This record gives sequence, C-alpha cells and structure tokens, in this order.
Amino acid sequence: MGRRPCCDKVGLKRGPWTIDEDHKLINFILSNGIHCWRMVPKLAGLLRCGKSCRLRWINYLRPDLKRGGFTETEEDQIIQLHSRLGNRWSKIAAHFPGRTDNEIKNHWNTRIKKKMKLMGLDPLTHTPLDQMHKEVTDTNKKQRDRSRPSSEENVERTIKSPDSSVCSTQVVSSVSKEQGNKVCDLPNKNDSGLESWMLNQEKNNSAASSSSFSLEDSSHLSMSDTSYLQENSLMEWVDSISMESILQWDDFDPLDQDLLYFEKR
DNA sequence: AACTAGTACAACCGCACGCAT
DNA sequence: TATGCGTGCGGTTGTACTAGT
Repeated sequence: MGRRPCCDKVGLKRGPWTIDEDHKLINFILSNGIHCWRMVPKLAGLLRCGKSCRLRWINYLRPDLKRGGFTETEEDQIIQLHSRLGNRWSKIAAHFPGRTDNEIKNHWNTRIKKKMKLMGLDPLTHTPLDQMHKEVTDTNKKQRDRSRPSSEENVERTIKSPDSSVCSTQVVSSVSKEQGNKVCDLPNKNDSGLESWMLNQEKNNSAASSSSFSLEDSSHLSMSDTSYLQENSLMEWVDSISMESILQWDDFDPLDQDLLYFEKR
C-alpha cells in the first residue's frame, strides 16, 4: 500500500531559506519547542514542509551548532569512526557535539575521501589501495569476497542500537550544552539572551563559508554588506518580537488537521 | 574581464524505522 | 498483524563560491 507523501508540496516554497523564514522558525521553536514537525510550518507561518523545517533547524539554526572547519584531530577521529561504523553519519556525528551528520558527510565526501586516497588508503574499506588491487586480481579471493559481507554490512549486523542521540524534540527545556571550550546557551524566551544568542549564531555562522541568504535577498550586496545587514536586521527583529503574537502548541488542536496559522488568527 | 573546472555545503528525495492504533 | 503516521537517515543534487587559465 502506498504512503501518503510527507507533505503536500503544492504551494510550498523550496530552495534556500530567507532570513525571514529563519526568523520565523527560530522564533517559533525557541518559544514553543517542537512536538510535531509536520505542524511546525503551519504554526510558525512558513510555506515549507515539516521535513524542510526540521532539516533547516538541525543542520543550520540549532543553537548548539559548532560552525567552522574541522580540525586535524576531528578528521582523524572521523576516519577512525568511519572504519568502525561505515557511512553511519548520524552515529559518527554523535561523537562530535555541535556537528551534524550532514556536515560530517559533506566533509567526508569533499575532503577526507581525497585525503585518504592521497595517503594510499581506500576510503570505503580503509585498507591500503595496493592491497586492494591485489585482492581484486586474486580471483580466488574474489569469489570468497562475493559471499562475505563488506565491512559496512558487518556493521549493519552488529550495530543495531536505538539512536537516542539525535536532536531533542524538547528544545526549550534543553540548557547549556557544552562543546569543548565553547558553551552555547539556549536563551530563555523571556530574557534578552535571545539577542546575544542570535548574534553569537551570526558570528559563528560568519566563520562558515556560506550564508543562509537567498539570492533575492543579497545578490546585490557584498559579503561584508550582507553580514552587517543580517546582523542588524536580526537585532531589529529580536527587538520587535512580541511573544504574545506567537501561536503556542497549546493553541493547536491535534484533531484539527486542516488548521492553518493564519486561519486561526 | 570572461570563462571553465573544481570545491563546499545547503537542501532535497526516498526509504526505513519505531510507534500507535 | 496490518496499516498509517511522524521522524530519522543516507544518498544525491543544485548552486554559490573560488581558483586557474
């Protein structure tokens, strides 16, 4: 039996997120937490599917994210973990507080793979490439290999634990998550910590090479212009927040599947 | 300056999983 | 047990950016 798609894509926005959308999503989650991703866009007034909101939050907006490049030590750790876990990026990411599976996966595909090849190692099996070549040319072994599970398949069989390390759905209640020497505090919705946190996020984000701007927002501006503009618009936005204007989960009747943010208002 | 190729990473897609009914 | 739903995960794609020519 076919499944209903996760969201009705008709009329939903796709592609890069705008600052305004980020504002809405952060604002909503910091105020209400997350109980049901599917309803988040509706309640937050976003024309996105819940899946897209979840991804945006987890990979980019989460307050405990650690931005910036990977250190040598981190890369070595990733390589070690990959040799044990295979492409289980979420499991690998669980060892790096503040890093996302997507970030690690991207880094692996763009940098570490090449690094390993340069080191003469096969990124898939972590064995020396010349040894790999011997194995391939050895027809007898080739036949044995066919009936033997790969290292990743082995992992598939041996590692089957429930993943409890993924992003908590009770965001508001989470506090001060320490990541190495850096502490990210999720601000209380009623104090000015939100402002400092947002600014901190912006500083962190500016260390990363790309921004969250959509082309229509910033195509006419230089990077320094956009950073300045983004920071200031964020401050203005934070100043203008009226908590009373935010729809709460309590206002949402889960039985009313057709509820729309704007309809309710 | 213009073009091209390579790189980095945000975002999307489809499937799997766990849970509730 | 079968089914539906929400979410998580991993693979892949799209595109902005950068370096080289």
